[in-house]
Amino acid sequence: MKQITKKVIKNSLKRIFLYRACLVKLKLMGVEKVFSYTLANETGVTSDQVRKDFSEFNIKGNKRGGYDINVLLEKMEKIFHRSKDNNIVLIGMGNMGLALSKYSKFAQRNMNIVATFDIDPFKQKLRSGIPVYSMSRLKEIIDRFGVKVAILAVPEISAQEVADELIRYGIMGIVNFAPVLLKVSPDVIINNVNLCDELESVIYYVHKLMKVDGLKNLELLYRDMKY
Amino acid sequence: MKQITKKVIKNSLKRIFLYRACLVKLKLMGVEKVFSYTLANETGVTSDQVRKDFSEFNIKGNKRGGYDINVLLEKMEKIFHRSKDNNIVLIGMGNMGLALSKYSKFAQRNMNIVATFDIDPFKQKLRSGIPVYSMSRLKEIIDRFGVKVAILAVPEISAQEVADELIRYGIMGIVNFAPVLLKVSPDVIINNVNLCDELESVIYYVHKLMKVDGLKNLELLYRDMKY
DNA sequence: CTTTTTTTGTGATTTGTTTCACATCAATTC
DNA sequence: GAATTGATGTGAAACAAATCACAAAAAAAG
Repeated sequence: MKQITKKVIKNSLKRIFLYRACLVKLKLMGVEKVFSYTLANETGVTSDQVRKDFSEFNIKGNKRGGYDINVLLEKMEKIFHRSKDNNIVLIGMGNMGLALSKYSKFAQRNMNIVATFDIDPFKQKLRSGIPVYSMSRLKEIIDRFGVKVAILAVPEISAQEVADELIRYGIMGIVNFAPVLLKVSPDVIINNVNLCDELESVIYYVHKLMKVDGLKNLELLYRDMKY
Repeated sequence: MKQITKKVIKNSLKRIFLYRACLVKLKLMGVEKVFSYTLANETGVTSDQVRKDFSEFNIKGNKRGGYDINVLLEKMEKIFHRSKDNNIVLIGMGNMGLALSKYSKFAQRNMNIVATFDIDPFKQKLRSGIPVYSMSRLKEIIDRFGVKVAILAVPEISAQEVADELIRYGIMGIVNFAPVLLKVSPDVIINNVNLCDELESVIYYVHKLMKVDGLKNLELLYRDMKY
């Protein structure tokens, strides 16, 4: 329990999400097959990159024929274990927690928040479709629903403590919205979402852009950024 | 306007955020100076990495003496243009928008949401401290407050349209919470925050962890991930 | 049925990032 | 004040990721 909490998403996995978003859109538009360069144009990566990423995840297309969108999406379902539902718990029903509990996109992707938790008994009365429990029932619910992944939206002061508790009860992955570096054993997956950092980095690059005289060094600036 | 919307945060910049978070914590604890390995231990990177990152941003320490926390934090303030306040607008007062408008950490870091906007006149009555305007007043407010950065929390169906409008009125950077790939000219900074993807990637790695027999290939798995 | 075209899939190459290793400097010890 | 110690800072080496370039396959054309 001595170390770190870094490591998040591999770039290629991030891009797979990107491709999938495109594929879903294209499918809705009635398209049935894509070529690597279709996805490339749509997502702003190169077509080589698309194929390399696919090859990494063992996704095969048809020589000359491109990729069948349905087959691709199915493959990706498999990659993301979409077959079975994933039960999630959400801890902390402050502003952010409440918004997350109402976020319908999770359920659309078979990620179900089965219960939310808060220490504040007032919050426990809040209605959002999903039950709000007291922290004392955490273990019971985690066991009952076989929950492995949690969303942590508690104040930073209690984040570490709650994380420890979650992990003790069998949680293996946490999306952490508290701006703290959780210290956990390396066999627990932590994905930090730091809203301030996200906003701040945009400000950083905007300021940088404004300083670049007449867009001349724009290319140079862009080389500084990553997907 | 033909292109993409990728590129976000450089890894070294992300780590600078990390270091800063640590420094703030250490300062609160009364610590006055740090060594590269202090930060390294605390953040889970190597001390070489810390020094390389600092060197990239032209941050110098004292041979043998380490780094003075106050000086470091000041340097970082400069990097992030913390001297002046940054005015932000927030578009879309749904669940997520509302939560973001109440998120006090932005203001603590001198990022002020000066106004929020929504098409729904009912939302415009919602009180959250920050005024909620109709979209028709967007240009006026952006001009008045010299806003350069926006948070986009509208439904995905209208995200592109609103983004275009924002950019037309002079917005240069957007934190986009809608799960769409915005198509913008390359001199606009877009930082996508996709909540589903964040959750889903954790599920992905947790499943992967569970398949790894007896933690034997854990090291292998970890090599797959990134800071 | 042969040739051409088009697109995939993947080694080879290039580019970028992290780690290593050590020269350099400043504080401390003797 | 010389010698030792403990840190930084940075080129060099190792590693990782992205791009290039082309062989292979399949469809289409002749």
